[in-house]
Amino acid sequence: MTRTNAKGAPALPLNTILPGDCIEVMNALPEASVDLIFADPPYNLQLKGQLHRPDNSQVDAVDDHWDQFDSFAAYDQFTKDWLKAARRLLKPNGAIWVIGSYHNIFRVGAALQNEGYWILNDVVWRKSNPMPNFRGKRLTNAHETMIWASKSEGAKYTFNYEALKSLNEGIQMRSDWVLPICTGHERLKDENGDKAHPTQKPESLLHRVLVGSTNPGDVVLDPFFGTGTTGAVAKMLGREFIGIEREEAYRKVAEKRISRVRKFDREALQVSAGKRAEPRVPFGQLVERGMLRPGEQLYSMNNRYKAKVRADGTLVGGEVKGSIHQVGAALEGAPSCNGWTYWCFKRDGKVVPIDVLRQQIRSEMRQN
Amino acid sequence: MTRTNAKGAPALPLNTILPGDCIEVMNALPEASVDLIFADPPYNLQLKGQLHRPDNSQVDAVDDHWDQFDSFAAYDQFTKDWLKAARRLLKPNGAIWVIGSYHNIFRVGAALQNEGYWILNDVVWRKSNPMPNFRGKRLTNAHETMIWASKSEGAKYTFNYEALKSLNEGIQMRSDWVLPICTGHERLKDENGDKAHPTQKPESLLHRVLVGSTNPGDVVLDPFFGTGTTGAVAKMLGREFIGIEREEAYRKVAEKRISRVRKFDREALQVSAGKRAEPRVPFGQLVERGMLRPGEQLYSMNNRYKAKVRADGTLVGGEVKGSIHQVGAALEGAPSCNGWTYWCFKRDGKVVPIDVLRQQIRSEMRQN
DNA sequence: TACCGCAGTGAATCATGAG
DNA sequence: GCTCATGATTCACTGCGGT
Repeated sequence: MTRTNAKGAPALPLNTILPGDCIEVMNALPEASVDLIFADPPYNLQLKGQLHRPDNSQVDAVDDHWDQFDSFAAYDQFTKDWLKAARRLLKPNGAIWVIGSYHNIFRVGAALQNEGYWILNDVVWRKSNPMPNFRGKRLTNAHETMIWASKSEGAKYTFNYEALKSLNEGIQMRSDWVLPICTGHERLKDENGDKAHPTQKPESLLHRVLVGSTNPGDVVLDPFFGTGTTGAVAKMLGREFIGIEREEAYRKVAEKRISRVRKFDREALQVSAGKRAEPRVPFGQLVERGMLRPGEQLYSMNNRYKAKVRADGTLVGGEVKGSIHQVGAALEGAPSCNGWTYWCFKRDGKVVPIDVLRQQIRSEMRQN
Repeated sequence: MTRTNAKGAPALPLNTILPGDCIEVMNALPEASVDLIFADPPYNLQLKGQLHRPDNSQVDAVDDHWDQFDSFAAYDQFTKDWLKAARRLLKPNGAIWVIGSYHNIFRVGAALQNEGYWILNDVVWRKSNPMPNFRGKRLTNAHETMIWASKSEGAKYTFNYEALKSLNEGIQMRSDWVLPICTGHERLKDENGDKAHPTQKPESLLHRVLVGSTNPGDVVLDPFFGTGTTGAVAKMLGREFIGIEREEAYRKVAEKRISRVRKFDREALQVSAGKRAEPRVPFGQLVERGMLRPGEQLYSMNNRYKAKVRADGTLVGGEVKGSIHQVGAALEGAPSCNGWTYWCFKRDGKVVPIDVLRQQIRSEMRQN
């Protein structure tokens, strides 16, 4: 499946795994075409011998302080390069997630900031079943760190607040996520029965990332695709994916894995939406429609203030005139006020919030 | 109290708070004289406007002059300078702890590595009672990150493995620590009754750091002393401290605080930990972890109603959407409903209550 | 005394669409 | 680009005063 964007730019190779070096492959894709990037880059230590210095000379084996510094410099260059290529691919309101451990995450985080990304949260994946520290020389390494960042400061990134709140039993989702590591049937094995990839991430982690920061139909890119957890979960959740992976063995495992995944029901993909998604209803419409009469009294929630409805949908309360929000804020001496939940009217002796009338109009709108 | 080291170098001003800029003060102290450094440097928060809670009260933000930097470059230079001065002071087998948030910790971590420190662990302080995200635009910022590093690779740092294991009910201490923020009587107030310092750290945090990585009699330096949590806990635990603090107001509060501390107070206060309540398991976690599939049917205990699972851990049953509890209550016309015991799923033709899955997760959690 | 409700608060990069 | 009006948004815990 491919797609051409509005400008007729090169088509996007959706739901495929592209072979090759991720920086070169990303640079060949059309800019501003991707909604989310999830990246699990290699650690510093694993790159020894594969890395090149900024001047392209080979990095020697690391056995003293200066080589250590060279290794850091090379890793920084590599990080900067792929983050730059990734940022070019992101739509203006796109975002990125990067996961790492203390070996590399500090360098990655600093590079993200240097490249102009804007950090939204750092998220700790707290492993419920980590590998213990056998030698008792350090603390059990029981977590990894993810960084969530928008393409730039002020961007309107996607955040499904209500959906994550639902996932967390009605309480705001925190920056520390307790999830088990990938084991059992989920852990992919090669033909010898060994684990197919050393750092396969659990699908539960990607589930939370994708539910929280993408919408169905969004394009999700993973430049270090590995065995394709990002692709598998994206497919389940009705998102499009693009994977990039250098190693053929991983690509093959991932292809097979993803082909077996079934997408969830359309209805199951619907997620709790916040009130921000609801259409705006001007207060004046309640008056126009006769739900409230001009001259009718409104009462504040705390019953301390009264105000009178005027024919143009404004209120008069004491000395103050203006919208339901302005009058409420002025009377309470508050910086702002949600008039919809602040004001009530009386019907048959009962006090009813005016928001009930707004809900009525909205439900009529939905039936059209 | 002062002490002269073996080489007859200048005496160390033990158990005092030195005024002035921490870099200059550190450079005037004798090299290789300190066992541990705990540093809580400025975080370089970049706050824009004011933030109000939903009840319209205003959040008292950290906008102090000492936290202002002109640019990342300026912050990096500052970080490099104080880390270099600190490293000179450390004994060869000394170590450092630095605490920060996503605003600064990545830059600090990278600078630590660049200066030749060797990271031993990153440790997450998971706050049991963090400030929520009031606008629903991000995840609750519920943790801070500490980096624990030795002076150099291969150094024989102090690690009291058994002591920390005891603190953790006989289980190996992990890299994530759940501790409450500093409130109540422990939180120091000024003469107006306002908080004396905007970012006072809890003593429980320092207790764990010092028990784990120092021995009695060790010298602990804190270059950003603030109101002296490091000094207070060091004194309780029989460690020597050196504080450096620029602001006179903080120094005065710290002096008074520490003068009241008596060694071993802590021991007397050590009470056996209360029994743990059963951990809360959000229903959404069953979905994330693939124990239930989005789109899957659930059946009510009495087999009268069905509902479908959604990707965010909510249910749809007929016209009703919401949590397992809400949908159950609505369908039964009851004021409330325990969804865990009300809903069942089918596996291999058998009907199983979803509570079985919750028990499964809890038993995994207990095996940590 | 015990219990209950209300007010206060904590390292925060915390809005968005119409005109 | 800009300004302005609309209106969405919180968890855990402490301390105090009233019953």
